[in-house]
Amino acid sequence: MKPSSPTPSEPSPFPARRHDHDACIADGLARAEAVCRERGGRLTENRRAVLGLLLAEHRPVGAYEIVERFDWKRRKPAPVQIYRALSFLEAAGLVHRIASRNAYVACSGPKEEHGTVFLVCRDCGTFAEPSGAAVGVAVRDLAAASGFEPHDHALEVTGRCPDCRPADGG
Amino acid sequence: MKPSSPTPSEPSPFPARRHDHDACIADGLARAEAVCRERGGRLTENRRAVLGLLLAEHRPVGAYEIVERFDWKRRKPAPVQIYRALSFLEAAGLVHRIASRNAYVACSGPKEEHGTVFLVCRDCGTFAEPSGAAVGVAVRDLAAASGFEPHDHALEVTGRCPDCRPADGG
DNA sequence: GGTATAATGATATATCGTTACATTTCCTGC
DNA sequence: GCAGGAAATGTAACGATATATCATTATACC
Repeated sequence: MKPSSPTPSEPSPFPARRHDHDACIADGLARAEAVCRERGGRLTENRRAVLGLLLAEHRPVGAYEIVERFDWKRRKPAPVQIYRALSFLEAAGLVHRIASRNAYVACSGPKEEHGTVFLVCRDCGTFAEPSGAAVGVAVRDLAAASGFEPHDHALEVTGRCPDCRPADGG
Repeated sequence: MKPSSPTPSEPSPFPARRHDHDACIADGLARAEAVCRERGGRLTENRRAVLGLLLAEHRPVGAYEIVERFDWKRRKPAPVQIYRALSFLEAAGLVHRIASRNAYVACSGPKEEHGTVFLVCRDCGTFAEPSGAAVGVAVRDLAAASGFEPHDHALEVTGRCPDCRPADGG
C-alpha cells in the first residue's frame, strides 16, 4: 500500500498545499446560495460572513474565535449572532460541528452527498471529510448485530495529515 | 437479517433489562483496581466514588450531574474534584467522554480491548460499546487512501436501542 | 520520622452555548 | 407605496461546561 499515492479515482480529501483558495470560497458560497434556494432559507449577510470565514480555513474553528475574527460593521458580534448563523448553516448541511473540539467546519456539500467522517490533523489542525461509505456499512452491521436502530453517526479521527506525517510514513 | 436475535457468539452490547447490577459495579471497581495496580495510579475515594456512580448507570452522565448526585462527606464537591477524577479515569481507559453530549460513561474494559464505538439511545439514553473491529478497519482503509496517519478515533451513533425501537423493527 | 510525590481543598475564572424579548428587515398581497 | 406577517437580527443577561492557581493533606519510600 502506498498511502502517499492514493488512486486517481479517490483523490485525497485534504486540500492541496496550494490551491485556488478564492475559488473554493466562491464555490462554497455559490453552493450555499443553491442550498438556500432549495430549502427556503436566506443566505443573509451574517450567515454568509460566517460561512465565508469557515470556508477560508480548512480546519475546525471555535465559535468564539469566529466572534474575535469577525469584522462586522467595525465591531464584534455577540456570541448569539454567531451561534444563530452556525445553527442555520448546520441545519442546511453547510457546516459541521466537531464535537470533540467544540468547533465548526465548512462542509464540502449537502448532507446527502457525504459520509460523516472527519479527519483532523493533531499537528496543524487541517481537516478533511473523506467519503465514509465503508463506515456507514460498518455502522449498519454493528447496529443490526445489536438490535440497535441507527439514526445518525459521526466519526472523528485524529492523527497526522499527509503534510505533517514523516515522509517515510513512520 | 434478524436484528432482534443477534447470534449467540456476538451478544448484545446493551445491558439486559434485568441483570445483577451490584455485580457489574463490583466487577468494574475490581477491574479499576487492577488497572491502577498495573498503571501505577491510586483508586482513591473520590475516583472510586465517581467511577461507582458511572458504573451504576448505563448511560452518559454529565460532570455537573455527578456533582449534584455525589454525596460526599455530606456536601457537594467542587466541579474540579469531579473533573480531576474523570481525567484520571479517562487516562486509565476506565471512562470515556461522549463528546457529542459533554458526558461521561464507565467503560467496560481497558482501552486495548475494545473499539471506540458508542451507541446511545435517543429515547432512554442507554449506552452500549460494541466491539468496533469493522470500524477500525474502515478507519485504517480511509486513512490509507488519504495519506492520513490515524492515532485515535471515536464513533458516536445515536438511534434507538432494542428496548425502545418498535417491535416490528420499523 | 523525613522527604518527595501524588492527590485533594478551595476559590476564582475561562470557555462554550442559550434564553428572553424588543426591534428590524424582507416578502407578499394589495 | 403601504399594511401585515414571517424571518432574521440586536442587546443584555444568564446557564452550562471546564480549567487555572495555589495552599494543604495524604501516601509511598527511604
